[in-house]
Amino acid sequence: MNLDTLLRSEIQKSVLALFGQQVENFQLQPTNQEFEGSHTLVCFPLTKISKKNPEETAKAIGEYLVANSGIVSRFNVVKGFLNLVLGDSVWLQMLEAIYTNPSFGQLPDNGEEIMIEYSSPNTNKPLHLGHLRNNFLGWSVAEIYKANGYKVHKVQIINDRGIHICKSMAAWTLYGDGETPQTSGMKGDHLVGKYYVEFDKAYKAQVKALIEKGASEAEAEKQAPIMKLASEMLRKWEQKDSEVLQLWSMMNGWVYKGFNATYEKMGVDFDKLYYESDTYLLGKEEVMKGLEKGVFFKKEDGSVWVDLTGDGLDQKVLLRADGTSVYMTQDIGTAILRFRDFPKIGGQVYTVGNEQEYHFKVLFLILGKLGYEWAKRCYHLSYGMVDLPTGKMKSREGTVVDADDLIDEMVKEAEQQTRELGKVEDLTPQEARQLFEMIGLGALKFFLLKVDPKKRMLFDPNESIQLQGFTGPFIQYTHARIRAILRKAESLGITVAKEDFKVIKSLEPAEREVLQVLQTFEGKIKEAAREYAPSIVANLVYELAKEYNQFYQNIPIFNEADAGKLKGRIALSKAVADAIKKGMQLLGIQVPERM
RNA sequence: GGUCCGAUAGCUCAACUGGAUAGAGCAACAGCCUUCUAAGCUGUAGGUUCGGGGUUCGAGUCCCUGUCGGAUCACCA
Repeated sequence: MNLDTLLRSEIQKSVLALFGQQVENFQLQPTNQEFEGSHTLVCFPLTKISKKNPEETAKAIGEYLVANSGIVSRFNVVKGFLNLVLGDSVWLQMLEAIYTNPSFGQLPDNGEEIMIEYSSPNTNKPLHLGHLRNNFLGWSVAEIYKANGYKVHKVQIINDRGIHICKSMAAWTLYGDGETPQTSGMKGDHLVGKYYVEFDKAYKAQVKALIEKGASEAEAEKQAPIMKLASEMLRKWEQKDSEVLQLWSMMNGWVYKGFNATYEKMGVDFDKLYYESDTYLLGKEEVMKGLEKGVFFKKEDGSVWVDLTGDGLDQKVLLRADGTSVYMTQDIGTAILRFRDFPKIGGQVYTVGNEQEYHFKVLFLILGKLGYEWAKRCYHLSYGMVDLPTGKMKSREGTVVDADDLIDEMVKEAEQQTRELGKVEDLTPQEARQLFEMIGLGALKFFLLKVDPKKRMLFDPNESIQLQGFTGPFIQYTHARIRAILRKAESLGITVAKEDFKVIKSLEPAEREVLQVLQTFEGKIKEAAREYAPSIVANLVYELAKEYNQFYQNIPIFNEADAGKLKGRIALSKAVADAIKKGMQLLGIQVPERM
């Protein structure tokens, strides 16, 4: 039973009985704090049907609902707003329904499948703050879809080939002196990243030197020896030169090991990995097929293009004149391969930054032109960049925030603050360690997920490690407090069964307010999937925790003499703790038993 | 230059898709630990929702226009 749907149908009945017309779309919203009631019907649009002014319309519906619905106990009218007060028995029934439903927050299996891609790093440098937003977002959206009853495939595409990795390879060959993760003690991804930076340094110096000798800029950029070496390696790679391939797979191997360690720390996982080195050839094939079908065309120099001017876009290259593939070619291949691998998926979601909006618009158009009807069920989950207080992150300028460093700092900060508060006395060292990680990572994830994904956001390190207010740790703390209550109830032998709800006579306003938020939980989970927005879940969980804390602070649970009321409060607490746990799980955040 | 996105309290973000006197957190100030965890709670202060027009019972939200940010328009990925 869903309260909103029930109330809506009662309102529909009333309008039909009073004014003789069926209404479908009318606005039912939460009542403002300052007025009595929980639900408010906006009556202005109904005046056309009622032929009365808004106040009279509201009053008539209110009276009818009190007399006939059985769920509305009182009402008041302010201007055209009809504020409804539901009977306590309605709220209690709802609490009972939630409390006795072990899978509250998990909607039934709907038989649909969906694929969600996220992360998709290049293999030439370690993960950074931008990847964190990407991974947390994609992973969370996947969990939200699972909660909506979908079967979900979490995937990533690994950018393991191309000039970028050849740059690291070139620099390592020249300056590496055989350095490995083992000999250097560096994480593999960081080691490879180091040589990417080395490449850039050497390249810039060489270009500068050439220009000083009188070369033009364009010429110098092509002639720089280290760039020539990288290009040579790319060419050899495509020709499957065994020496280059060996170096390539060794260095990529280092990177994967490093990435995996980071993913593990992040609590992010994948069901299947795709590698561009496996998909770009399929992409080429598909482009050639498209060329035969006349979907694409060839220019004089041999390059292959698609003309999207009819769709308001430009012409776009799909194969270079030398026959090698570009980014778009690979993505075409990958998309097709995925639908072959998983024929039952209804669609695919790409979690990729908004600087690639144009790219995905083009990709989906091309797939449509190639005749794949699923093209229109591909969705680019486009999220905004993460800025720093100092401005944009620029890898070339060394202003990137490294993912490993950031996570370590967050955990360290969590540890420090937790120790200062003296919360670790009864914990074993392992338990304490787990708690610090839970809090540090929880703070970070919540900070990145609470903002609407579409929006560009500011990452202020000082604010992200805050543990008070609208933060992950605040919610984790609320959960821990409730668990303490439930442990106490257990030790006192207090249990709540289905029959107990009949004994509860009334509710305090603070309890109703908690229930009012709790009641919207599943609706928000649906909305979060529809909007691809974990922020909706984050906001809801925060509001729930806040509302519960008000209740907690004002009503000492175990002082209650009335056994029914006491049990009601235990049940409410349990329901809130479970919802918090479930909601946070959708964000990838664990909640502690004590903190 | 074309296209797209954004601008809300000092700062970071909300606002149920057109509804009531625009809400939270942080920062500031004032209170609350003898009862379940003060990482909490209560209160005060803080707003011309970038400017200007328009649409209607009603606009932060929709339309037009201007200003300021950002992204994109590569035989890069």
